[in-house]
Amino acid sequence: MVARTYARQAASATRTRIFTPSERGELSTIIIHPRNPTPPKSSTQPQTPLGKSLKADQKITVSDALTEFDKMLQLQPRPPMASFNTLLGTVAKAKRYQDLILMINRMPEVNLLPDYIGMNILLNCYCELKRVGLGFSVMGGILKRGYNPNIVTFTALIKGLCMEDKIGDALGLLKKIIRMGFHPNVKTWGTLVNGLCRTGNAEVALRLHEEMKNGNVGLDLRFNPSLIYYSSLIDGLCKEGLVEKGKELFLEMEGRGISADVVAYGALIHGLCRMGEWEQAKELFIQMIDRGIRPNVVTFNILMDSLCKEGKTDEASGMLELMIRRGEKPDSITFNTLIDGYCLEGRIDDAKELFVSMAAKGHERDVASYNVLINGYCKCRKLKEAMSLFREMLCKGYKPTVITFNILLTGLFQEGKVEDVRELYSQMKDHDLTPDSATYSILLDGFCKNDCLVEAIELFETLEKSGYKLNSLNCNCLLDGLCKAGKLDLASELFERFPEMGVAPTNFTYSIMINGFCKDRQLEKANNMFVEMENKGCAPDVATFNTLMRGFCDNNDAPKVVELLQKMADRNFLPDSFTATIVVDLLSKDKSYSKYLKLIPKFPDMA
DNA sequence: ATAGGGTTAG
Repeated sequence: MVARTYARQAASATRTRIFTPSERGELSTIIIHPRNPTPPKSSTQPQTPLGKSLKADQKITVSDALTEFDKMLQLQPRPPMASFNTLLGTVAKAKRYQDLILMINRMPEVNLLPDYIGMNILLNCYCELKRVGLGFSVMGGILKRGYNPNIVTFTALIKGLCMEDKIGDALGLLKKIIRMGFHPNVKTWGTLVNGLCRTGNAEVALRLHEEMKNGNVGLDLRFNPSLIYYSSLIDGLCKEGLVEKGKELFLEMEGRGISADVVAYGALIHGLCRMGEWEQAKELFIQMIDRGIRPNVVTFNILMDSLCKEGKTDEASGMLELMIRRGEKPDSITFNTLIDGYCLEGRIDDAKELFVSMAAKGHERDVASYNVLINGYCKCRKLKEAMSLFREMLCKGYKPTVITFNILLTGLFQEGKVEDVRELYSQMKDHDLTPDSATYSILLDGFCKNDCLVEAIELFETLEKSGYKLNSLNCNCLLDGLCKAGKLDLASELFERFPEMGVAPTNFTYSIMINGFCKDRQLEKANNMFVEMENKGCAPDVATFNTLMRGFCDNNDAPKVVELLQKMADRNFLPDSFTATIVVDLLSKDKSYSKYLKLIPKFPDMA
């Protein structure tokens, strides 16, 4: 009740603005309201569950669970299996999957086998670790032991398949189990929707949602979406730029009587911020407070990150003070976001200062703090500082990640230090790190751009032979390198092999080829590529148009440029600054070209 | 007793 009153005051007085520094003072007096008093934590530890069945609502820490599990394994008579399962569940919820596997492996040593619940926990653990194959073997074990997989088992497997980008398999499995008579529940649908959204298939998720709403899935189930289900979908839609759809879903959800929480608001606010819709984001933020929903550290992190991306790091920094005054504890993400903001503004000294002071203020740094600052040094071409920071993190016992290496490799390539790249790359295995697809893209791109085309080709071939599944970005890097080196024959050869490599050419792939052919004065082939991509259902975007028009412009084919401009206008494409440059070039080439001026189409929203 | 959601670094 008290919170609501404060919230209403906050909302009515904050109607103005939230995000600029001048308004910060005003805001701080408005939004800061006392935390709801929380009763001091009871100092009594939870009763140990020895011998007794654990209560579900009993909160125990992971380390307690681990020691308790050890004790229980030795106990005679044996505690009920449900107690073991609770401890396994605690460790699984904390995402301590390696510990979980160790726990389960120790059970047979005392002649105890996990029951089907324990096996479901293990199966889910493998799925979380992106080892869906092992997940399926656990299901084999479930069957072998005479248990039956249930909808929980299948939901975990669907998640596992989605995590490995096997959306088709996930949908296939779902269809299969429905045919077998299993009933997907709201968690199954939520998992699928989330999996679809995470793999860039939010539109598929939305279509699925519409069909479910209309009862077209051929199930006799009542479609009963939850807050979490809607949050996943809203977030997924927003992440793909479909913020309008996100807003619709938000309203639809509330229309069903499901009230948004801090998470649902966060997802939508983030989406609006990303689109630069600050007014609407602000409105939602106020609405949220108005309804008594307290913004948490994540909400603040979203707002601060958005401010940083807009180049308003000082304002983001003001938000940090605001959240501290509100009693909301910033976390390492808060600080890393700010440090990155300073780096983005080129204020590397401010970044370093915050990096130093966060530790002094008792906020622990993590690997990401180092990654952000190392990246900042690389971006302002201070490789020496970046490398010394890297050495510092190693000395202090921080374990570098693949991202650390990717940042440094990018920085080294940018400075043309190919020898250092080779050295650093070879160090990755010493740190037990496996290069990821981004690493390979960096290497392929870097070798190409540093006159080591042969090395790029060799790496590509090694990867192919090793069974590593190259993605379209990897292929595009080499493709671009081949084109830029004038090896159009080799590029074409690689392009033709995309299908057999199981790689779908993207818009970017076609642009690379079009650009390559244009620069090689093979305008007809460039144009054929353009036609081919349209036929293949890969819609050209403004960048593709620009690439082809630049080619025709450089080859003094004004009519063709005008034709393409017309095509753009017909499709309601907005020209960008590159388009403008092409038009200017076209008109300035020759007096006679000015006759094309009147032929240049009117674009929507253009003066 | 088991399964699903939103934030940061390339």
